[in-house]
Amino acid sequence: MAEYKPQEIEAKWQQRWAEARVFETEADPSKPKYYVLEMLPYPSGTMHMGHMRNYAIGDVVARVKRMRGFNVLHPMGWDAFGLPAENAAIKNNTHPRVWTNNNIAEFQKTLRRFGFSYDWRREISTCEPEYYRWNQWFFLRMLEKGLAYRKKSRVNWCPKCCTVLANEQVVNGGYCWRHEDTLVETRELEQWFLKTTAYSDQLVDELKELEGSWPERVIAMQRNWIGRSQGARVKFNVCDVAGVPPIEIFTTRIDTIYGATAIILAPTHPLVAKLLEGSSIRSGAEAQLAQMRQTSVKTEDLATAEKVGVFTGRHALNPFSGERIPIWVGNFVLMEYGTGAIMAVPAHDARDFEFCQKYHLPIRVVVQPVNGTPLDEKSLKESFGDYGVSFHSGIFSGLPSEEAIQKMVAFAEQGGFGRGEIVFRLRDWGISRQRYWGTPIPVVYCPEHGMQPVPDSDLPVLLPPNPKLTGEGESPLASTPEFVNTTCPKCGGPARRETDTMDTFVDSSWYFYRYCDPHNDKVPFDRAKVSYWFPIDQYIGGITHAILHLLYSRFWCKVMRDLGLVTHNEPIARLFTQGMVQKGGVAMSKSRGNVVGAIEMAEKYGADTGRIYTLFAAPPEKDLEWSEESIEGSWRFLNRVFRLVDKHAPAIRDAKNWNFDAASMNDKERDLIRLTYQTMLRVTQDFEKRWHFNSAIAQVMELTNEIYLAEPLENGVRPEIRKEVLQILTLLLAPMTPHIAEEMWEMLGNKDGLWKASWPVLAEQQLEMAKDDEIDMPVQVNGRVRATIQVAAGLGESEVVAKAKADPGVVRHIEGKQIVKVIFVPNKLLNLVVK
RNA sequence: GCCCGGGUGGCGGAAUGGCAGACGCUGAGGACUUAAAAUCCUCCGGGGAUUUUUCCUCAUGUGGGUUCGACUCCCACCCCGGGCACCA
Repeated sequence: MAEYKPQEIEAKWQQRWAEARVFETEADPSKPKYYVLEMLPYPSGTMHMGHMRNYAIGDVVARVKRMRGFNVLHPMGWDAFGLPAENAAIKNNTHPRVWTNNNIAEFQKTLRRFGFSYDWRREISTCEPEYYRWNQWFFLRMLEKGLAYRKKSRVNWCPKCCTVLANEQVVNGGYCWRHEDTLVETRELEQWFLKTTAYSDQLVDELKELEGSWPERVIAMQRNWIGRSQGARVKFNVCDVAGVPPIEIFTTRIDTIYGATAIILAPTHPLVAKLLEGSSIRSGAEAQLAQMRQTSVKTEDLATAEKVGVFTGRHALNPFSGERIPIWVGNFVLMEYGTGAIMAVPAHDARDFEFCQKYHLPIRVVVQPVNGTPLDEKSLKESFGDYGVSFHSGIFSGLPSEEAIQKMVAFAEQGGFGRGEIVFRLRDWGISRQRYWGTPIPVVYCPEHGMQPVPDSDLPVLLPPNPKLTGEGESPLASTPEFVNTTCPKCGGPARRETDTMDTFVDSSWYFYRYCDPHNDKVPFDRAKVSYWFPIDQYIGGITHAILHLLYSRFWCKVMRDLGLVTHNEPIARLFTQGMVQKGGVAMSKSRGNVVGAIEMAEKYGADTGRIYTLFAAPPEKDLEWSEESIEGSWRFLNRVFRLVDKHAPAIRDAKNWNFDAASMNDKERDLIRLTYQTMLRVTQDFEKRWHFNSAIAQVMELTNEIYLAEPLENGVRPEIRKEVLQILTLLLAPMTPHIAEEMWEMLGNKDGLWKASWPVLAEQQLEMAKDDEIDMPVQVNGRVRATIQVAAGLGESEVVAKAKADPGVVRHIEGKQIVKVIFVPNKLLNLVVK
């Protein structure tokens, strides 16, 4: 009698897999491919069961696909740049590389301990020059195409540290993380941007390719984020002052323009100063304006902040009505969206309503609801924002809103004072970080020739090995002279390097291409290899990355396509977002102190138990509450299966593989084989169609329970049939608990490793016998189950009805009544409708 | 405010419009054992009737609807979780 010793078994098989290079793959156009990928981890601290669940799901998919004959690419790597490493280095006075590499070693050890089927030869770490040089290479290509540019932009600034802070370093609603008494300020700095907005339309339109294979809500979040809206620009001429150009406003509701009772500009709108020149109320207004511009860093506050406005003393002319309306400045108008100026239509916009009420501006109804009582501007309690019928709108009165919009846009275009326009919420991607631990941006500044790109031949621009990391003052690279001082690629004269580094989302926007060709030192990747493996067949990760990571990855793909590097529009064919692992109702995290360490679990129960538990405890898309009691159940189950195989192995090890023969089976054998085949079919469905790993496991548990109840099997079940049953059971478990499965496979007498085995399939005859030949059919009377009768499979309606009518449980409910209808679902159910 | 999810026993959860609660956890009882652990077996939503067997009835957030039949589909509402948000 052997005992289940996961520590020994798992080490043994991991070594065999490594020796046989089971998980190493190469592009091979003669084989069908499958690229399954889990989002690459940021290596911080230790790996917990929340991480593990993600990889367990991916590994089941990878192993099932391998067993089904696919050439599977399943790689792993490290998102190794980033702020935490730099912070840790400042705190502990070490180098970010040391901290990062220690964590990587820890993470890698953990993943290996769990036996995930990665091709480790393809491992990449984004902080290595072999990787980040290609970030720089792509940046230069984008610079050439005008997709990378510099502009002034706001950053968080701590006046005590004298340095730029990331959003996550701004704490407690606007204070510095290191000086909790110091309010963070905003400063304008020149920053690098990538022109994501050049692809706004494609990023929305090509979401269509993902419908049905990405979670609906992720698509919705992306669509929302890009925020395309159809509207119009309209020019309002300014009265009373010479030399002020017309004010352009943006609106999605041009049909409400007759109800505009003011123009409102963003506080930072460039025309504000000109309007105030010589205005009678200039001095008072300017103080208020200065305060408005000093907006809080926190955008959450904005939504709830009270609306504040200042009248400029000027007026503009409504090009539709010719009416003179006042020009205001309002704190709720954003310079970054549309044209930075709006028309206020209080009757039909909630924000305008609030503003105009406060400042006693007139309210005018110009759209009436289609049904219901007409609106009256004197008694209006809230704005009416829906479409309806135009009202008091000159020649457009009486038109439905949709039609009014069309006609009024056309009218504005003819008159030369407006045009239809689409605007996006999406902004360009700011990639500048005033940090050390990131990819240096490869440009230099020459006093003679200005900004110059670093030539490809000089890549990579390496990070200096020994920066001064203090968290204060200038950015680390700027205070490292040996890095900053360089020569101009054009004239050879002295020049300064750019000292910003790139956002780490750059690293993760294209890493999955590099996996296809991780060691190429000529180009980012070989096109043929990528065109074999791409698109990613299945990407698995947390919902937290639903917007930015995936949006930037999609953007990057489109840029690469336009550079001629790839031919597809979308990099990720299918996306799956798994739920979080929680403890005490909240996600596991080091800061909350509720992590369950993955290595600890592997030491206590073994990797297989840890894997199967995270798969069993909840469906993969849902959050999972960790329970130390429940994992014991998974441990018991694996022991139960192991004992079963161990008990029978000696007697069946040398039995021949069974040649299916329906006729020779006795009842006990038939029941056992049938249940085995049925289980197999259900598990296959759960894996392939539904991703219900929890119910797949439940099926296998049920089969195991039934085998136990049929013990002793040796009474009446031939060795070859016992072998068939136990082998299928083993194969079904293999993708989820690969180590114990290999061990049992060997115990059952197989010379070749299970890794060479295929997923079981049934021949026609076997499928036929897997069907039940006798069915427990529920019989309903008026939709309520009153009896269950045993009928032969395929029995016809009249025979079943006859049998049902003879059942005492049915008789009781139909006696003295008339059967008015019979619902018969063959092999399923009978329902008698009586009166 | 808008957009997604979700609401089923003591708990995690299962159920293509067809026997609600599979499977697991917890709990109870029994077997084995000197004993314990481990293991194996049985029971385990509420109420009622019945000595037993068994039968009836209520029950999937609430209220309606469609249907022979609804956890499942439709309408309205309540609660919980998440995302977005002065985006004109």
